Amino acid sequence: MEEKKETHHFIEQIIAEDLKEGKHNSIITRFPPEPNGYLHIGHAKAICINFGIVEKFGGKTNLRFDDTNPEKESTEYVNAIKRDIQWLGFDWEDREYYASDYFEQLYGFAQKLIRKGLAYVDDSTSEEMAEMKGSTNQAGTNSPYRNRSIEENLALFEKMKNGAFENGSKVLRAKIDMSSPNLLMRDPVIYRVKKAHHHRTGDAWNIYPMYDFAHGQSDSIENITHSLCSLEFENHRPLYNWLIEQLEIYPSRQIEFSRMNVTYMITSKRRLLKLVEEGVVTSWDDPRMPTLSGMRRRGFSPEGIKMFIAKAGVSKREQMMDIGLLEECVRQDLNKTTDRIMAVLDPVKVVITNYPEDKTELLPIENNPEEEVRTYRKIPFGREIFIEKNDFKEEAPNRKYRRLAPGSIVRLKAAYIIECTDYIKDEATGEITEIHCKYYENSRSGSDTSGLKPKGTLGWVSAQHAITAEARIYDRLFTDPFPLNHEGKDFMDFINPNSLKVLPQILVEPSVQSKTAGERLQFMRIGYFCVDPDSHEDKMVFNQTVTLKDTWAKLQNQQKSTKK
RNA sequence: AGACCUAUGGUGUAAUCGGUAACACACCAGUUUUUGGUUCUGGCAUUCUAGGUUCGAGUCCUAGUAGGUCUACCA
Repeated sequence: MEEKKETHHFIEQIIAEDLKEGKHNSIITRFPPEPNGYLHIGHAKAICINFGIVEKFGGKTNLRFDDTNPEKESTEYVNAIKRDIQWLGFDWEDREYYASDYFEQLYGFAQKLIRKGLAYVDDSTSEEMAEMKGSTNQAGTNSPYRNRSIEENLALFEKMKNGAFENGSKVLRAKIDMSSPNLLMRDPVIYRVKKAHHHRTGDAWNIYPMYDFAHGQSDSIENITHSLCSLEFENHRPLYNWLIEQLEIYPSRQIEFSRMNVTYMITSKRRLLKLVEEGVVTSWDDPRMPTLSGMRRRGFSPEGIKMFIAKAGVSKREQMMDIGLLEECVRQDLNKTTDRIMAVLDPVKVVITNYPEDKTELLPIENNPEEEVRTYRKIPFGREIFIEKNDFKEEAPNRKYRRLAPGSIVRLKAAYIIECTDYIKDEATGEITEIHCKYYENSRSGSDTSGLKPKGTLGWVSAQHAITAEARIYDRLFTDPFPLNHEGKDFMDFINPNSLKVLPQILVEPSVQSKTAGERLQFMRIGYFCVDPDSHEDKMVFNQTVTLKDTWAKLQNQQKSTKK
């Protein structure tokens, strides 16, 4: 057996080392979303890293909702987040935790800090505090309230808790160092008065801990061995460690990795919200959104998304991934897993003049040529069929052309070879309205004795049997790969006006009638599609997930651009 | 300007005591194919710069340069 060379990314190397040295017997990681929005591709990376590492090394991953800001958080988001993680295929078993479960303990931690003389109640306004903070190259100044006695601090803090003070009137601050070069160490606020209804604790609390006094402490309470987060928290690490040390609690270790950025995508909650609110997209699960719910509705598979994230890797460099790789990963998965079906997006009628008028055949066709053991279904064929308009030209454009033209022959997939004998053109519009062909009766797929060798194969549907459906063709939401990187311009200036094209009247083979919302298919020679939940009995709706690669179209475009 | 972090093809990631720069995507040229899909083959890099140590440097040392993050009672 040849040994597979397995490389570990830098976090896995740290963990492997810790395990080897016996620093930990097993590891615990956590995914800590704030329930104030929907999960997107960037969260998917964090989920894959935290759960993936445990799959590799053994251990556990906790799901913990970081719900310390009641004004923005809700149970609705909690449920959406849980659904998305499950959809990706990860299981936190019974370890569903909430920072709000620890409010009592956190309060005790704060009292401990006060008793150690390491925290104080500050009456300054936020403006005053900002002023006293100093700046990157100027030390801050101590608050006039910095030297309150431990007893006074304890009493005031309790009063804050009991609701004696109004929002914004007092905060609890850690007493660290107002001249630290790290601004986060300049006596950070760790508790604020906030009289708000919490989605889990209701009105029990009038004060809530800040991120820095909740996140690390929750990690510690849960015995998280490795707390993996994104690069933006690097500057928080000294504070994370300081608090753990002063509180004398379990020393979780924070390790940062870079966030996932993808070309033509944005992931900031604020900006995504703007897209929804201004009606650029229909909803958070609009198939053009980078949210997991959007990608799911688009037809992206969890396997495809996970493959993409695995290929992106883990490092500390700012990563800007090509959206083309995401699409390619989805194609790779869908190529193996989806059934091929016949569909015509832009139909033109073909009459097979030498085929009997009242005849209908049921022809066998493979479901997926990638299957190890092939399975087949039957599709109806008749004298009148539809093909793509684009598959017929009045004159073959060049020698490489393989489709239908007067006098040329093509194979109809799983059916017969046909030859174009004539066509009808609307002289007013220049549009081809009907094509006449003859078929070779002895050329039927599987029993072809004609000896003919057509260069191309076309998709088709039977005019008599096809179902009319709607297709939604999606393109990238932005016209620029980096909509955020243009000085003086807003990302809204780069919205792609053609990101959605609705085709209300496509034709599909009758077998798709049985497909239900969420099912993925390949429209042969066109792309991957997914049944949208908007589908109903009278009309099915298909979302285009991604097109098939189209080297012919690429060649055509190249020729066009070189001619210019 | 201060602190912290990062620097390897167009993009992303490897190269584990210093020993032929590897893989994927993209791109280019072919191959196969009853999907112009899939498959398969080949092509594609002075490792940010300048010095230094060494038989040998992507890796070690020194000095630069470029980029990212940080001055919310958000997370």
